[in-house]
Amino acid sequence: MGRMKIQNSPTIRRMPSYLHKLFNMRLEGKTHVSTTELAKYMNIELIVVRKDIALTGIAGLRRVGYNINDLIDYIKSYLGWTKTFSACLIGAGALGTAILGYEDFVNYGLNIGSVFDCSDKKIGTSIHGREVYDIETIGQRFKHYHPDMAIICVSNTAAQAVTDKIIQLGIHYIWNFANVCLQVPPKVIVQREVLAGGLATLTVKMKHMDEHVEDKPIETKK
Amino acid sequence: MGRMKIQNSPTIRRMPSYLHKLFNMRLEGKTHVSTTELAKYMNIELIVVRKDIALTGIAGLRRVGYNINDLIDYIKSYLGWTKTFSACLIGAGALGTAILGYEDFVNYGLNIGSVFDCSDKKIGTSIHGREVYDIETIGQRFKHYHPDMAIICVSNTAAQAVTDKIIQLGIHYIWNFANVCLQVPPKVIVQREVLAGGLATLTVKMKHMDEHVEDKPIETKK
DNA sequence: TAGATTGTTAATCGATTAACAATC
DNA sequence: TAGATTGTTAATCGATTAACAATC
Repeated sequence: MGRMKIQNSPTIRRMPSYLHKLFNMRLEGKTHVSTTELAKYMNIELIVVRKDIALTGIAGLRRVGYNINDLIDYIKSYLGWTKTFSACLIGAGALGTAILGYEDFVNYGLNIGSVFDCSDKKIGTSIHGREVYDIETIGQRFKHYHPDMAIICVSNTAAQAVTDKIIQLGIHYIWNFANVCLQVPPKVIVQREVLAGGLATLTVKMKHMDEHVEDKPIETKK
Repeated sequence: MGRMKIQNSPTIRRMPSYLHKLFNMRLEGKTHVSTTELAKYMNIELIVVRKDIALTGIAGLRRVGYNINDLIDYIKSYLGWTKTFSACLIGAGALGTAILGYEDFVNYGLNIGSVFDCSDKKIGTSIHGREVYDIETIGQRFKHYHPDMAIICVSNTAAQAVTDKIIQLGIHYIWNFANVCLQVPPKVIVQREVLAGGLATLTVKMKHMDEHVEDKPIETKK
């Protein structure tokens, strides 16, 4: 039967960071990379990188490492980034603007083709080279250009209504930056970003540091 | 010895979402909540919520649920959110502005007390009620107000230099939104947010959906 | 050669899931 | 009572970690 778990795999979340480093190394003219280098860059254990890379199915060269171009292709393939994805961004506030300015998306094959907002101040203006459309016209525009996914950057209060609307228009994949749990039908997949999750991770570490202040320094890697 | 792992615990990352819901319920005048309600809101399995809540150490009332005020306190305590944290935000671009506008931080005890930027266009302006200071003055200002952590929202190219600077000024905790792996001494703890990690999670799900299109619909929860 | 690196297998650990008891 | 809910224990699963073999 069709397994549908893939919850929040840390491996998957690390892949784009490897990719980012590999792009930079390629720009520097390098042709090969070792897991040692990647681990050093990422500040994580060598074996973690080894396992991640192995999952992509690539074969390396002992004593040399992996061919950078090949590794990029294998990671992209693992993530499903072999084709491009089209997206519409809804909500052209500060967060939406930040996402539009995120440079790596081009390398990852994410193409944000349209931007929508409900504010008269925003509609008609241009952000990072993209015109902001009236959200009221979204139905019309989707007839000519139907994106693979929607990126939601509207206020918490507006998020559910916008979501209902775009699902009606046939959107199946949603990347949600609003701080609410969207209620959607089973066929729709939502990836929610919770800003405060990172804060929680950080403060828990702070708490543990405080509590173990009398212990030995810190357990770092060997 | 002082365990220092706590990598990326999904439990910890879910806690702020529970908290967010609990605050809303309290505003609605509710006094108790069941894990059933929380699971429904979060769109996750009941047992996951039960385990998470149990980890906080709170005792519930069978057939009734948990006292909302108590649960808020237990979760806050679990996350180390019993005291407030002071932070400085570095980089007043779109992303920095978005973070300054994130309303829940007040509830979480995060107080962003100062904002720094290097651009003449930004310095002296006010964002969400906070004046933007010249990054060059950060050393001076830290003498009067030394934050617990720094939130880095500068460009990828500027991030490492800014990091070196603030570590020199005594910052030990960094919340990094720039798309680089910061190199820091062992004592410094960095929480990195990788935007593309969420995208990867979403696209992998898309890929699996495509591959299993001929299978039964989707495996949703029972 | 010696050493750096990949490849492979097994052990450990923690999160998720399942099953059922307790009880108001 | 019956049913909703918490509480508890065990099973499963997957990620991390460890150990060592292979080899250029």
